[in-house]
Order: sequence, then C-alpha cells, then structure tokens
Amino acid sequence: MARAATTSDAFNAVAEPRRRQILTFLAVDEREVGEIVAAVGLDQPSVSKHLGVLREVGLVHVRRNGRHRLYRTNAEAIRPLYEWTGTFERYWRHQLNRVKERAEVQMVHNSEEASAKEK
Amino acid sequence: MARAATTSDAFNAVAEPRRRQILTFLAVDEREVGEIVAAVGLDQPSVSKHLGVLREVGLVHVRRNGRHRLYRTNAEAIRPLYEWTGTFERYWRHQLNRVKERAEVQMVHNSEEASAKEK
DNA sequence: ACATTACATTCCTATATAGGAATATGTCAA
DNA sequence: TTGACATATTCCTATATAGGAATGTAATGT
Repeated sequence: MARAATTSDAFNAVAEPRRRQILTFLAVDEREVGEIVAAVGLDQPSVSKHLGVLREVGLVHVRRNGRHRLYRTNAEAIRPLYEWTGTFERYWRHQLNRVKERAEVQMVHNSEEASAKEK
Repeated sequence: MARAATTSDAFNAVAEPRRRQILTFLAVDEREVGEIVAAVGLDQPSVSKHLGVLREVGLVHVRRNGRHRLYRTNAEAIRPLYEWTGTFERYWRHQLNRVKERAEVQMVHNSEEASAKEK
C-alpha cells in the first residue's frame, strides 16, 4: 500500500510545510490567491493545488468575489490535531520533571563531591 | 518533486494513522515490539518499520533488554505540533463566538417572527 | 555448537504525490 | 465581442512510500 492521500485528513494535509505556511498566512484574514502566491513564493498553479488539498479536507473556506477568490483558514479543522497532540501533554510534563529531578540530584551530588575534596 | 519523506519531521511521521496509534500505546509505558504488534494488529516487519520512522524523527526512545527492545513515546517530540496547532486557538475561539452570536441573533429573530404570527 | 526467540532489514510493487509547463475556465471592461 | 486578468485543471516525471514475503542478525538457553 502507498502512503495515505494528502486529502485523506487534516494530519496528512498539514504534513506539507508550504500548506502550513499558507494556513498561517490565511489565519489572520482572508486573502486572494495572488496575495498567497506572493507570500509563499511558489508559482500560481502550485498554490492553487495546495489550496485544493486544504479545501478538500476543510482546512480553508473560500468565498468568490468577482474574478477573485478569497481564502481563509478554518481554524476549527485544526482543532482535532491540537487535541490529539494535547493528550501527550501530561507525559512531556512528567518527562520534564524527571529530567529536572535528575539534574537536581546531580547538583547535590556534585556539591557533595566538592565538599569532600575540600577536606 | 515528490512528497516529503515521512522521516523528514514529526508532522510527516505522525500523518500515518498506525504510527499515531503506536504513539498513543507507547505513551503510558514502555513496551516491547511483540506487545506493539499484538496491540496494533499489523505483522511484525511493518511494525518494525513504523518504529524505525518514529525513531528517526525522535518520536520514540528505545532501550535494549536482552533480546527485547523496549520502546516508549518521547512526548517532548510531539510538543512542536501541539504548539503549532495551538497558534490557531484564538481563531477558532473567535469563529465559535461568531457562530454563537449568529445563532443568538437567529433565535431572537425567530421568536420575533413567532410573536408576530401570534398577533 | 545449535536451535530458538525477538527484531530489523531488504526486495518488491501499486499508488500518490509536488512542482513545472501548458492549457482551460470564468469574469470584468471597453 | 474581444482582450486582459485571476484562478483552476491537466499532463508529465522523479520520488517515496506501506505492506507483504523473505531473509538477516543478535541474544539466550541447553
């Protein structure tokens, strides 16, 4: 089996760095495609294709205005990723604590060594 | 250009559902490969390959114990994803508020319509 | 030394890109 | 209608999988 399609879910869509860049750019306010092209420095067809992927997984909203299309990040669609990654928060907290504790033990150990040497 | 390698960063590594499953399983406590195989229901070589990807991007730690290898999720490596997705939190809050406001306006509108009809 | 257990690695193939080039579609203005 | 502009779509190719099958490797018990 090959890799899952980029359009299969938000996780796959967001794996591409340029798409993350676009999402960041479109989070603040809606922009037309030309502005996005200028912002990311890819040529227009590539940007349109990335926007197509983002559209298909619901990561952006589009609105037509004359010959322009105004895109905007749909932050709601990023939320599942935030929540999944957030389930690991307690673990990295624990890991940090363990590292800190070890560091403190180490410091005590070192200062005891230092005192011993002074004698 | 083809898609970026799954080993290029945590975003790409985590795009694969089985790898997310493995990370969740290994978050609580370290496990040997056989246990992971039983847990995810893939055959051993596939699991080993997924573990290889997770290893290469630092999403898991390994420890050898005799002929076993004990894997464990390195939650720290998931943190960047949590933080990136978290930058959109204020936007989905705003979006929620807008939806709520519209809903409330709509409800007022509806009840006014209802009152009007009653007359 | 040898069989066994626990994993990792290699080989294979169908599939899906990402970007470049070229072209199609749709909308406005004169 | 015609032309210019804005965006989307199609065609092309090199590349990278994910999983299945087969094989390699390292550690243990006897």
